[in-house]
Amino acid sequence: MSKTLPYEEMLIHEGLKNTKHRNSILHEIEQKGKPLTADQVYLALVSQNISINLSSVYRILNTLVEKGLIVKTSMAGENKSLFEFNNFEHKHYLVCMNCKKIVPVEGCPLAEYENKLKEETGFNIVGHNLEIFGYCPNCSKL
Amino acid sequence: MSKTLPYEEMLIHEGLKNTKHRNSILHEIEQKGKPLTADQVYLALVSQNISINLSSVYRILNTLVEKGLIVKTSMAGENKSLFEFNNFEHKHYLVCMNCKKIVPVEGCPLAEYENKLKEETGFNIVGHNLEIFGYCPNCSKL
DNA sequence: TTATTTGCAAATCTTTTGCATGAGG
DNA sequence: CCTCATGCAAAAGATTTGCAAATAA
Repeated sequence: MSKTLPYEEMLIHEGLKNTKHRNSILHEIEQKGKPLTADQVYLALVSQNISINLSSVYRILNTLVEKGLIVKTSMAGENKSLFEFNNFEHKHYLVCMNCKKIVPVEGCPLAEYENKLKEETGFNIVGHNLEIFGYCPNCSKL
Repeated sequence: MSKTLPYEEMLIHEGLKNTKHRNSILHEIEQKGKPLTADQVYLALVSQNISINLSSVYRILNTLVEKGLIVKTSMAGENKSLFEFNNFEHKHYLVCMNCKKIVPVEGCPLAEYENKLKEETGFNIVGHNLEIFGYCPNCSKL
């Protein structure tokens, strides 16, 4: 396989080999546009008739996190990791406590707050995670 | 054991029996004042010569979460749960990316933002998790 | 006494790792 | 070719569960 795959540039730039599996995983994660578990990625590939092993999914996800191409997060109270495409946009998510739906929201209210904290605490603040939860319109009706 | 233990009221109010272990765990979590893993709670009790089983710690923590006496959270990219006392204060944490120190900060900049989101999305917003990370004064020096 | 709680061991779930094979540059 | 990537099976870490024994009310 030495055709130009869609993520070839990104991978080579990070010193990684341009493999079909890495391309599939990057594509899956970018295209879904929200955080996915390793298992969800794995099942998505399998359902596209891509033959891959779950441990390879984990290995690839970890490699891509190390290289900064994707970002690892997790959800309150859940004990599994989530992975999302790193498009360098600053995004947050609304999470439905009932159906677990995840909805991205634009914008972030925290810029000045972080400056304030930096002064107050001496921390060199690099970033934050914000997850807002409640009930989506559908589940609110119950 | 039928003496008045410090958390007797809370427990009985929730329909739970007032056991020594539940008291010890509530005390440990309240007194530490920040999120702890199940294992940290377990080890803290053991080091106080309290004989308890790790699975009991998990069971008790889950029970207390169900009753709302403590709150279950987790930290970005980590795959273990954290538990903190529910004092109904609204608090957030600064987390050092190097030494993993957790520092509570007072105040929250998100009240009006949530109202705005409620209108924009139709979500019935119940709460949020905010975790701010960076490098603490000590680790910044490196 | 009776229902609830706990200890213990085993099961489950998520994630990681060792090693041999296979594919990319 | 030579290195890096992947499959497979087994290991490791976190959490849950079944069941019998202990304890609170």
